[in-house]
Order: sequence, then C-alpha cells, then structure tokens
Amino acid sequence: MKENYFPQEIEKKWQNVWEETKAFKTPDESDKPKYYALSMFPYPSGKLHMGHVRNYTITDVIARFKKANGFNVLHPIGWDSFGLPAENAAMQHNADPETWTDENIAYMTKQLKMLGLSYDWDREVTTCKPDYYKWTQWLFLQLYKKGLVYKKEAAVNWCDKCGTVLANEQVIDGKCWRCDSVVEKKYLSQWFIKITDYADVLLEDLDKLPGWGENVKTMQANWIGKSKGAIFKFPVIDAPNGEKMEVPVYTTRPDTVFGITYLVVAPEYKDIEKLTTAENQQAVEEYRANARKMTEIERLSTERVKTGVPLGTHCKNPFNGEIFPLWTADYALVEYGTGAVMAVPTHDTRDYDFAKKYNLPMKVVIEDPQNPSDCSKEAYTEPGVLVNSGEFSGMSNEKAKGAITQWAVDKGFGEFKTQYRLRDWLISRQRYWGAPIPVVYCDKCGIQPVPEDQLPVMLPKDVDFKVVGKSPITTSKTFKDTVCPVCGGHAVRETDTMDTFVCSSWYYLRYSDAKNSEKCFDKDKVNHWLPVDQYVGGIEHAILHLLYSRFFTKALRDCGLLDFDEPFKNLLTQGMVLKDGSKMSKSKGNTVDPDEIFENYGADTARLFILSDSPPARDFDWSDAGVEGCYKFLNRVWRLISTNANNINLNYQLNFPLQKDNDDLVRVVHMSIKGITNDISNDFQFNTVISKYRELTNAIYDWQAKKKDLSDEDKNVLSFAIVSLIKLMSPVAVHLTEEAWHELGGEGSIHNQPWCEWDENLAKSSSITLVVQVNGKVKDKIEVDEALDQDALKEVALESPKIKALTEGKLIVKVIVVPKKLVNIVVK
RNA sequence: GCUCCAGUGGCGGAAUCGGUAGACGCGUUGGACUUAAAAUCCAAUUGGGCGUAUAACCCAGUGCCAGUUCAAGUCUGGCCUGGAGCACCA
Repeated sequence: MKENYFPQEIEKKWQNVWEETKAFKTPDESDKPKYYALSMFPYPSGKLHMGHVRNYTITDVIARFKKANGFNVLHPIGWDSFGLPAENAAMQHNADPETWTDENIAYMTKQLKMLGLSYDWDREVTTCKPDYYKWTQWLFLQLYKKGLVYKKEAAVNWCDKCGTVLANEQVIDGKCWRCDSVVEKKYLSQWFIKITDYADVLLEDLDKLPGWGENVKTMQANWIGKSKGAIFKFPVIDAPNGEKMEVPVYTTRPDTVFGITYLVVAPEYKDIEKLTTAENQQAVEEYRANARKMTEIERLSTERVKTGVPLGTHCKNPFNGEIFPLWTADYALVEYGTGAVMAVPTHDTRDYDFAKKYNLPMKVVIEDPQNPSDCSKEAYTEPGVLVNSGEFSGMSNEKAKGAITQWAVDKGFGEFKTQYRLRDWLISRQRYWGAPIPVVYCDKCGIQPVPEDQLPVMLPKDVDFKVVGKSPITTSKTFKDTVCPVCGGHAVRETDTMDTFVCSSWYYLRYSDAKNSEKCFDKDKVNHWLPVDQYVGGIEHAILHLLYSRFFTKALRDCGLLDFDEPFKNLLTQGMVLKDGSKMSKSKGNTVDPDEIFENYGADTARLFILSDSPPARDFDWSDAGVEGCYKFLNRVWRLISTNANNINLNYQLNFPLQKDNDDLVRVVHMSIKGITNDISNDFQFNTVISKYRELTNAIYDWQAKKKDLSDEDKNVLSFAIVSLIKLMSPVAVHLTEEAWHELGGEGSIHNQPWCEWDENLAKSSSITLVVQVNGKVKDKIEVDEALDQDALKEVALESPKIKALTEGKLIVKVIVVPKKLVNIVVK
C-alpha cells in the first residue's frame, strides 16, 4: 500500500471499475426489502454547482447506508431537460437546443461520475427525449379524458420583448428574469390542469406525511388556502335596466352581516356594466380601464392605498332590510370567491381603510363585553358578542357564524361554502423547447386529442430560433398542418408546449421502469418501487414541484395507473450552499467550481466536507479552510491504514477478556458504530457522523501511541478498529475505503459489505462518572462502579470530601439520585 | 399583516428522556521536529475574578423577561432579533 494518499489516481481507477462492472445496477427482483432513494433531478444547465454536489452526496450516502443494511436500493438519476435556457442559448448562438442540452448532459454526467455517485445508469431518464415525452403527452391525454385538462381564456404573465408568456416563477419582482422588462397581464387562451379538483385531498393528505418537514407542509397548506364561510345573495333594488338582479358574495364572517354598509365588486366583475347607472358609467369605465392597464409592479407599488368608484346602484340587506350602495374597487379580486365582497368596515381592516377614505358609514355589530372597542380608530377583528344584530344580538360571534348562515339557508338566499386559494395550473407555454401539447384544431370538429398511436408528437427541426415576438415552433413549415383524426379533414396542430413542471411531475415514476417502450411504466413495478422512501432536494420546490407531483400521483391513481396516494414518503429539504455568508452566484463572483475541488483534493474530500459542517437541512457555508481540513483528515486516515497495513488482518478474532487499554479501544469502536448508525438513522445527521469518524480515528492513534510492540491480541484489536473505521466511512469516502479494502486483501467491493454491528454492552464505557450536584450545581465528579445501587450512590456522593465541606453545618433537605448518572443534594 | 423556521465561544456546530453546556472541526496562540519551509505531532483556547509559574478554586454564562422543577440550551407563557414563504384570498 502506498504511503501517501493520491486521490486523483485511486478515484479514477475505481470509477472505471464501477462503471465497467455496473456495480450499482439495481435488480427489480430481489429477496431483500426495497428502498428508493431519490435526489431531485437536475436541469442540465452546463456544469454542476455546489448545491448539486450537496444534494447528490446526501442521497448517495443514504443509498449506500441502506444498501449495506440489507436493502435492495433504487438510486436513479435523470435530466429535467426541457426549458427556457436551452432555447435562449439557441437564440443567442443559433445552436439547436437539443445539441446544447446533449452537450451539457454529457459534461454533467462526467462530473456526476467523478463524484463517485452510486447511480443505476441503466435507468437514466431525459425528459426532452421522445422516448420520455411521448409518455408525458400520453399522460396529458389520460388527464384530458378524465376531464382534468381544459382550455380557457386567462390573464397570464406576458413579456412583450421575448414575445412569450412566462411562468410565475420566471417573473422576478414583476420583471422578466431574462430581459428585465416589465411583465404585463395579457388575456390569452391557455391550457389548464384542474388541480383545484384535488385541493381538499391535497390538503388533507398532508397529515399522511409525518416524514415531511412542518415548514413544507404549512407552505403547501397556505398555498391551498382552505377557508370556510358562506355565500349570501344580495338583491339589487335599482338595476338601471329594471332587471331583477342579485349579487352573491363569499364571506368568512357571516357573523358580521348586520354591519354591512356597502358592497364591492371587482373591476373585472362580469355583471358590472349592468350594475352601473348611466351617470356613473363614465367614471366606472375609466376606473376599469385603469385597473386593466396596471402591471404587477404598479399594483405592488400602490402599497395598498385602496381606490374605487361607486356604481350608483344599491342592494338590500335581507337580514335587516337596510339599503347600501355598490362600489367597484380593485381590492376585490375577480378570481377569488364570487368576485364580490360584502363590506363591514368596523370588523375588517381593508373595509375600514376604504370606508375611511370615502367617508362611508360604519356600524359596530361585535363587541367584547369586558372591553368595548372604539371602532372609530381601527377595525375590531377579535372575537366578541353580537350587538345591533336583531335576534342574534347577545350571541357569541363564533356561534353566530353558523346560526346566521343557517338562517339564510332556510330563507333561500345563502349557503355554506368552502373556498380555496389554489388556482388551476396553467401548463401551456408559447415556447419551442418543451413537450408539444398533443391536440389538433379541426376546422369542422374543433379541438381533438391526438390519437395515442400517433404519439409522440415530435418537435419539428425546421424552425427559426431567431424569430422575435412568437414561438420558434410556429415558424416550422412541416409542423402545423395536419389531418383531423375524426373527419380526416384539414386540422392545425397546437403549437404551445407544456410547462416543464409537467415533465418533472412524473419522472420519479418512470425510474421504476425507465426503458419501457410499450407503457409509461408497468403497474406492478411502479407499485413495487414507489413511494419514494427518501426524497432529497431544495426547499425552493416546497410548493411547485412537490405539489404538482402529489397531484399527479393522485390523478394517475384515479386513472388506474398506480395504487398509492402519495409519491414521497419522506422528504429532506437541504439548505443552501453559501460562500462568505451569501448565496453562491456568478454575479457575486463567489462560486466554487466542483471541478477544481475534484482536481485539487478529490471527490472524497468534497463529499466529506459538504456533509461535515452543518446538518443537511441548514444552510452550509463553504470555506476553503474547511476543505483543506477535510483533506488533511483523509490523509490522516490513509496514513493510519497504510502504516499499519502489515498488522491488519481482515479475519481478526477478538479474544476476551481484553486488557484494559485494548478493552477501551474496543469500546470506542462499538460506541462509534452505534453512534454513527443512529446519527444516520435519525434525520441523517451527517455532521455528527463525521465528528465520530474523527473521534474514532483519534482514539486509534492515541491507543497506538501507547504501544511499543504489538502483541497478537493488539493486532486483532487494531484490525477490528481499522476495518470498522473503513466500513463506517465507506458511504462517504467511497474511493479511499474501496482502495484500502483491496490493499488489505478484501474480496469484492467494500460497497457490498454488510454494515458493522455493535454490542450494546460494549457500546459504553466500563466505568461511569457520577455527577454530584449541590442545589443543582455541579460540585464533584466521581468514578464509580456501574453496579452500585441508588443508596450506594447516595453514600458515595455524601462521602466525597468536597461535598462534605460544602454541606457541613447545613441541613440536607433532599437527595435526588438518578441511577448511573447523578446525585443532587438539596441543602438549606 | 399572516404562517413557518432559527437564535449556544472568534466561526461552523454538538448536547436521545429536563440531569457534566461548548463534542468534533475551523481559526488563533504557544511549543516540538527542520538549516529553513511544507507536512506532521503536542498543548492551550466561553468570559471574568487573575497582564506572573504551577496547581486549584470561585462567579457569570445557551437572544430578553417571567414561570414550572431538586435540576432548564431543552418544558410553559410573554417579548426581541434574523431568515424564509404568502401577501388586498373577503
């Protein structure tokens, strides 16, 4: 064995061996239990960044740990390879997005292999390839058949300079992330997926996910935004055309209906023109036109100064017969509820602001009897008792919510209503580099889905990427014109492509049967491998990807394609990788290139370091000194092994009873095995795992420093310690340990060795330190025999000279004894 | 504004059940080895009492204020600060 550690040499060597032997191929059939470890697959942007390194290392260590513990582990990787950057690169360099993507995938694949990740490369999926997007299109058609896909006119984020809609996540502070121009709202006919049909079950099933962080679950719950309330219909008494009209409103505060003093409809409210008098027509029209022009930025910059204009008409409050005016104001949102709001200025802060500004009347209907509120300064939104509320006066407001709604239900103008904030998912994009939406528009038959046997609808190659103001796909001469599958007449293909989040909503299912050309996946295989046992990725997907994937799983279950409710059993959201306290970014110039780390220190150092300093869920601050320290540690481990290579026997036998110092080292090894195993099992605390590697290494060095010559027994103990260290480190320092294993004469790969076992009786020190406190403060520590009972411990503590001195002349009130640990003497 | 998370030395962080606060590392300081350096090794490193060797001791200390308890970084209540997400959702 070489005396010095040369990571570059040994890493390359073993990477080649693993690749040639397909060392990490996962069989579908196995008598072992399955374990599915998954990292969020990367977008092939060009190069790996440290966030990738962290993500994939965490999952890799989990996969290897589970494999060593007797699981048949599925650990795949793929590419989320559709999306804007490829198309932008194509526009700038006039390259084909596919070529650009392929080159990036090739480079990043090389980097992943350099990191020593244990992927089953035979299951690789690439979403931009026809063998994958064929099935994305097929799944779209299944959802279409189920009635979960529809097309409608909607306001979308539009970047005029780029000539395309943008996803919400591509709008940063109201501006296009690419060209920085202001994003407008534009009405376009778009494709939607009816995720709202699943709002309730998506919310409820969060309770089935104890393995998810509370933060992610509350973010999803807030996003879904369930609220319970009522819908009331208010009759209009003076509609200009004499029509009998009513305005329905949604409210979560039915208890405040006696305090309504006006009603607001959104500027986009569908019946607004019919509700406006001739005198007010012009002012309302101007207000609406202005609202339409408002960009996101302007809406934000108004800082919630509320504006509005009266419509001139009035409603009657069916609860008390009062008449109140109708207004329009943009603080009412057309997409939420009914698009109309009943305003109770005394008990809603927004209504209060508006009423103050326009001098609208206010009426107190809820009070805290102990502490009557002054509603002339601010709205009172706390619980209380109803006043000025007819027969409901005196009732607690919580109780009144139900009672008042029920009253309205009985009289026929109200209903109980549950409302969600979640909106349907807009999936169409006017871009080239995505999966084409598989529908055609027939002159006679209208919208028709492409028959399944005609899939995939391939992306055309004859396109001009330099075109401005429209999707490059529309420049194809071969793509658009086609034949209607129903009547055989002329039809035009849909030129919109799907949001890349559609592609990434089912990739984890495809890994179970990645190469199937007949189906999206085999039902038995997907049911066998899923759900994912451990999913690892960034918190930035807390809502989008994770919500869409949960929806997809449920929808596909309802299509009969699989049999489980939730795709990801456990979720680990890793923190960001920082440098000097801020996020690594090219513009800040504080990035660290993984290639340089591999070259200078090797992948094992990179893996060790990225796990070492912080627990996985927290942000990780990259430091050059830290990398250096990890590199030194691996050198230290290497030296320990190489200088002892001749003394290490893989078939060591521990012959008890051991001598004291040997016994101590053996105990440290057992403690290390136990501690490391528990740390990985409980929340993947890799930072403490690595501390324990260091402690064990230090202990072996210390033990050795005391020895002059090694007896046979010593050699057995040393072998036990070092072999255990290598095995414990094998999930992290994958190359170093493999090399050491072979140099020591090990058969096969260390990565096929079973995990170390520990003896509970040896995983603790031979004596215990009794802590003696006086009035809860530590005053002495005494080495005692483990066998001593409570009375004996008490005696030992009281006998201690230090304790005697401290308790002398004082009254001992109480003595608390915690077995094997502590004695607390309470004195006065 | 609402929701969630976090707050421990110079720094990253550790501390199953409430039971020795600061494991492990980074950095710093001192020392050994060396012609010298690198590498390596040894020692010290929460603050103060205490600008001196050695050994020891005492006090304070986990964002702040209370509380529960023999005992609180850990539990309860109320704040403060920082971060993240949502944001006129009626």
